[in-house]
Amino acid sequence: MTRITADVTFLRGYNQARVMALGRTARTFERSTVVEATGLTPQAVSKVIARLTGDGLIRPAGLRRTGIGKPAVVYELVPDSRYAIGAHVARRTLRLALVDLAGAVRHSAVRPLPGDFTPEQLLDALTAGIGAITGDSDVRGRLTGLGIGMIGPLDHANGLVRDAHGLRHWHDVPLREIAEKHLGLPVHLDKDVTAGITAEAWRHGATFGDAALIMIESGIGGGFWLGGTAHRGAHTNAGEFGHTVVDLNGPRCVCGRHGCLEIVHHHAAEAGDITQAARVVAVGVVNLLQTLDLAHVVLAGADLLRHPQTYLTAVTEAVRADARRADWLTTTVTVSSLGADAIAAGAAMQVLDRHYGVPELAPI
Amino acid sequence: MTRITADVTFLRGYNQARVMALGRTARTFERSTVVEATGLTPQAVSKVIARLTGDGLIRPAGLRRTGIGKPAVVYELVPDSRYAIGAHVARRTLRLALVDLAGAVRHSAVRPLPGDFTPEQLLDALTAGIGAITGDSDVRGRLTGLGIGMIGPLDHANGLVRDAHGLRHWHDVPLREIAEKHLGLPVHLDKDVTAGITAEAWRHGATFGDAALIMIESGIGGGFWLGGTAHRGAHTNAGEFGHTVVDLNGPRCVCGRHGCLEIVHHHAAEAGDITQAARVVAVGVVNLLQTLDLAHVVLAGADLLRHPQTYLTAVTEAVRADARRADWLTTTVTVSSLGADAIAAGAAMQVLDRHYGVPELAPI
DNA sequence: AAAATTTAGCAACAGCGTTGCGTAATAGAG
DNA sequence: CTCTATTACGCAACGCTGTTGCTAAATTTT
Repeated sequence: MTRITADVTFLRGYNQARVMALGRTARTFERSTVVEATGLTPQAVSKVIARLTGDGLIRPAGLRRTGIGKPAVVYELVPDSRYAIGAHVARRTLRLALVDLAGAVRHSAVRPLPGDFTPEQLLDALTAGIGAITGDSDVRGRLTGLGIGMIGPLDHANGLVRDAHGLRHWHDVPLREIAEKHLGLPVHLDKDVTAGITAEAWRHGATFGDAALIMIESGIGGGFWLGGTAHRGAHTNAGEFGHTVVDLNGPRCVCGRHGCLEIVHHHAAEAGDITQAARVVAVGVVNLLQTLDLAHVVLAGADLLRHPQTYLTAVTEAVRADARRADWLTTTVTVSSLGADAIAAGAAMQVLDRHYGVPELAPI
Repeated sequence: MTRITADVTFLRGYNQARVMALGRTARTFERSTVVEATGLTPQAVSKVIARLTGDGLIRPAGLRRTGIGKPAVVYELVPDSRYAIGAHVARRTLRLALVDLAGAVRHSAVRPLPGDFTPEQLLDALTAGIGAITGDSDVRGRLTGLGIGMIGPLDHANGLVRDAHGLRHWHDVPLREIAEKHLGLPVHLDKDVTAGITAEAWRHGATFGDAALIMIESGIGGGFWLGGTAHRGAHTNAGEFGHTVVDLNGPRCVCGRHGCLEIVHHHAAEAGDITQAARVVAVGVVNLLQTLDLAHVVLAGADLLRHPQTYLTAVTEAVRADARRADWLTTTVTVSSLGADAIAAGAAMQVLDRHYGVPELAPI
């Protein structure tokens, strides 16, 4: 937990982050754009821009002539100035993504993981994968770190894997620490779903409101973006959305309760009725909307990507019909724009966000 | 929305808020306490304390002799230095609470509201109630404003009541604006459940993690405290927790869906089976824990207060048994310490929090 | 009475955004 | 071509924040 005290360095980081977010989402911007977006004075924006230009994070990209008067300097992010690597650790595969400062996935690759793999086997796969994906030695020097998106439960704050579901060798493994030692890179560990929603939020910038990413794979999870930041929960284990009961008299779930969203969905999918499975997910999504009032719902995950349109239709329809919401209560429903790379890319963006996003402040 | 730019005034407000939070929760504190809690230098804390003392918000309250060395000055909040009034607008009653800067409820009173009351009738009741509760003219000059906690849907950001459930005369009523004009006080409008959870968080200060307040009255709602602030959602309408489906094949709810928590609970309660009703709520609470990973669950509401122990037992038991959580995943379950005043008191605290809490920053 | 220890504050400083004002660059009018 | 209006931009001084270096005050111990 990088807690900083509230001194002037916070102001610097905060305002720089706002400009960076603008550059990420708008591709080009000028001083006046930033002034309007931030409420800072033009002079203050000049200083921020000078600092970022000095660091090589942004650069001038021409002039804009509006008519009368001196032309404005147009700036743009320098995508190649910084990189991060994201890793999506699933039960049988390791997916890696090389993401640049602009949030673009420059390379991605999947490699198999041994059945019931050990921490050591994962580290070896990471080393090999990172070596392959950063063939260009120029990238190496600009790497800000590695983000790992993984199934839980895990302790994000301390970089500890508590009890990864269905993996025997993963109990209280200090993955962040051993990976940092093994790879020589700063490592950021988070739940897969939280990484996924970060990717969506990062690409949308300030216009992105409260949102959830619903991940449909062997299990069903939910990642949340609330109040301008990822919601991880009191013990950084939010997201077990699949284990919410939607059918009090339903079948028994592995978690011990009856009628969990996940088991009900699984039964429908097993029976081949994808439409019904999608409807079950849709019920869960509307439950979330009622509870949390979200602006965006993003669908992702391997099982979803097999029938994206079926799920999209079912959820969209349910949101429209069941939520009985007025026209001012709008919620967009989309399939993750990053496809199978969503988790890995989001994990990488979390690393970049640690450096170039809003600095963390201690709570109250 | 009081958005401030990130300049040095933010730092001042932020660090002052941290000291105020400390004074609220610890009752007495000294410079060294603040230094430890905030990470600021002793000299910076001296300046903050000097400012707050100058404003009359805190005052010296003796010395503490530890042994050798100069004794430390002990400070305390001045509870009487500021007040706020909170109003809980329910379907048939208006409950008012006078809350001091320390978060204590100094007076509270209930008065009936006419059936299907109009905005004008509410304003009249507010005027009369505020007059009665602030009999001491000394309080008047120290009033920071009025907070209104009310059923939704409503637009917190713009102070608009959209469509209060079951109230005919409440469609797109700009309540904040007309109340400010009518009462001559700053007014803060929020959903009842959000006000309620604010009360709990305010009294606990920085040690309070992510939490939910479950309000069981004619309907069932949920207020959320996530990441150190109230979660209101994209359209400030989070909290319709009662309208989450827990029984896919359950009875039809007024909202149009089947098997909502609220209707299932209602049926059980109607049948006189409070234990079963409490169990239904418990299922919903565990759903929330799975999804959001909360540190605290607070139970409140008129119907709950008729059988507090039954509900508390059922929810505590379900949290312990059903969530299948490791020992590091602890969640406390309590009944709101403010009883029937919870919503009104929380609405008042929201007003105080606007002045003496953490200043709002624009998102990213 | 002298020394040790802890607390508190004064003064100078660095760094943030702000304010005041001067300078550069362009289009259009005369 | 020249002048003017207009727009963009930066230098310099400033106010305010927390920080640093050092001094003074108050108490207990020796």
